[in-house]
Amino acid sequence: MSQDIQQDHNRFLKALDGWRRSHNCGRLRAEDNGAEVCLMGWAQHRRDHGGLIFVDLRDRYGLTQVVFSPEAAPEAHAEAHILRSEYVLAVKGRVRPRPEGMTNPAMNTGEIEVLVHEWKLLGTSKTPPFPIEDRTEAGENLRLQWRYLDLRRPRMAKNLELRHTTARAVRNYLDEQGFLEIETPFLTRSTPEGARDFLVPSRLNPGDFYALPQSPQIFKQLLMVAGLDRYFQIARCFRDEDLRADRQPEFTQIDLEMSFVDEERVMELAEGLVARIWEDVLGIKLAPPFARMSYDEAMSRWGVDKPDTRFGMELVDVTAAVRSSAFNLFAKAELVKAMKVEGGESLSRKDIDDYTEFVKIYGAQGLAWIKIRENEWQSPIAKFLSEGERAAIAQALDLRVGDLVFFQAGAADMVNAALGNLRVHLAEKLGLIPEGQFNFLWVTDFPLFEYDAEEQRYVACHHPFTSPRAQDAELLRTTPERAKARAYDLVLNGSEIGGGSIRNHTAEGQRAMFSALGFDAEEAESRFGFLIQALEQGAPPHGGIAFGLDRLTMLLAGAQSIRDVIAFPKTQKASCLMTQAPAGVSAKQLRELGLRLRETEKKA
RNA sequence: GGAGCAGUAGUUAAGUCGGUUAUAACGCCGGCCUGUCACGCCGGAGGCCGAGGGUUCGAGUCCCUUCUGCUCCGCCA
Repeated sequence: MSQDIQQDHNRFLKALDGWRRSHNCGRLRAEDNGAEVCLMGWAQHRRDHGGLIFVDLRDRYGLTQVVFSPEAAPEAHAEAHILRSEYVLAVKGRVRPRPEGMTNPAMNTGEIEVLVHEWKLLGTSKTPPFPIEDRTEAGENLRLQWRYLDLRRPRMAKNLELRHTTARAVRNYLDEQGFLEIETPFLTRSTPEGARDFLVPSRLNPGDFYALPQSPQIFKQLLMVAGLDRYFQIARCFRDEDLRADRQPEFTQIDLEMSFVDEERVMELAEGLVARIWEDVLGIKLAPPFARMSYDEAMSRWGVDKPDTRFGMELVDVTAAVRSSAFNLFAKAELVKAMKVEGGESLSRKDIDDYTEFVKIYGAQGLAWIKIRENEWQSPIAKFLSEGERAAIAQALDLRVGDLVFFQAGAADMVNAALGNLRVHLAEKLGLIPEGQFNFLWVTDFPLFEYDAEEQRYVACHHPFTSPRAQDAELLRTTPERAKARAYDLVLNGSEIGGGSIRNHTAEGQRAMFSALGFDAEEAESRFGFLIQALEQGAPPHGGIAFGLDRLTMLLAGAQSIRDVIAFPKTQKASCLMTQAPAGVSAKQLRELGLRLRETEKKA
């Protein structure tokens, strides 16, 4: 629509002048018949019959049909011809039942309509860049550019409401459990371990930088030393790493910490919290305790540390069965694993080629397969397998005619990643994942360290404040790779939704950890001296857990992307299409901060 | 840092082997219409085919570069 029409229609704008909403647009029912009401909202659809004009009035609660009739209110009717999509209006009128056979069962308010006797135009609108409806999905770049219009769509508004309900359940539950909600700083110091920090230059201290917190980890531990006992925070966290469908540079954690507890107490509390969320948000009663599995078992059976246990297709280690095979690729491999697809014989050559491409993402060279036919094993590799090897494989996988087996051989990390991810990919393709099921799983006994080949040292799997199991404390000095952590992740349907640990609460334990990470005493002192000091001042045993609120909400809402449960998310390049952030700053601002850009990077 | 997919009217998409004036639906504008509800009917406007370069008699279509969005690998204690 042209600008001219909107400007012309602006002549009709009126002030509220004391008008007050009596109901929202999702509320009126047949029993409200005869009520005098005042509704306000946006014009969703206008159906102008020349005589009667119907308008679906929308707010975040729903739609109500309002009727302008030339007989009932000639003046109101005459002016209603100007109404356009997304105009904002207030109507006063009487609720009446719709005529026989004219009810709309698809609408909550479909049994009634509001016969308007007076109305006001509160706001005009240009024609929206995309329709404000659930059933039409605009491109994501448009939605992000016009985010406030996208959020007008019922599905998006619903997601934000669900997020609110989740946060409310968290606050209520933790309050009842004696937790204090305490804020920790956004402007803090950069810590070398972990993700890349977002840095904030300090004007008052030229050359120095704050870092935005990757998590409130150290502060919440200091709160335990302070004796605050039970802390929680719905905390914004920042990590300057690349984005994914479930990863944003700023995200929200439900972060909590408890004193005088071991793993069991933290997990029990977390189960209660999750159960409360599911009850308040979905009305579903969960039955804790949740299943548990060690990290080693998860990797062995599922190839990933966050298994989706809603379906089978477990991985089977057949390394021993093919150890002396004529097939060199198998015989020489560090690890050979197999995965059976029941009835997979029907997969086409094209399907298998696609899956081969899929596993290459994880560094696989190819994907070996065997179709179990009535009288033969159809496969490019069958000729390499002896009778004994076939028998061993058939038994390990309980093979039947009609099955298909995929194999992956090579370095253990690659084999697990390739088959573990192929398993999920296949299950999605083949429709093997049951709907409406919530499989919670604790994964425990993580390794404390993993070796970083690039840095040539051990790095913490969880974070450097995690405590080793008591029986593994000695291993930190001798064989750190064998030490297990007192850490636990909560996995839901193959997504990690939370993770935590029991921390090192003695300075000695924490020093041993830093030493295993390759920091010398001086380095540990300069980077984490304040924490070590605190641990020397009467620190209680403590531990905690943090849940990703965004990911949790995404799963509760059944959303495909974390962006659908965040009001104003960033794109994959971490920019905001609405505000155009990030953007250049003025020379004056840079001068004040004592910063200078390279010529090629200047924008302003 | 790397791989893949996508970008055509306001929107969503089609566009064959490189060939006339680039289609459709919805939306928008005008007209008609008193029971519609994704109202209906008639008419109309609307295009830098993401951008730049190249090949060609001729490019939405082929090639190169680049930008943007999405998915993934690396990364994310």
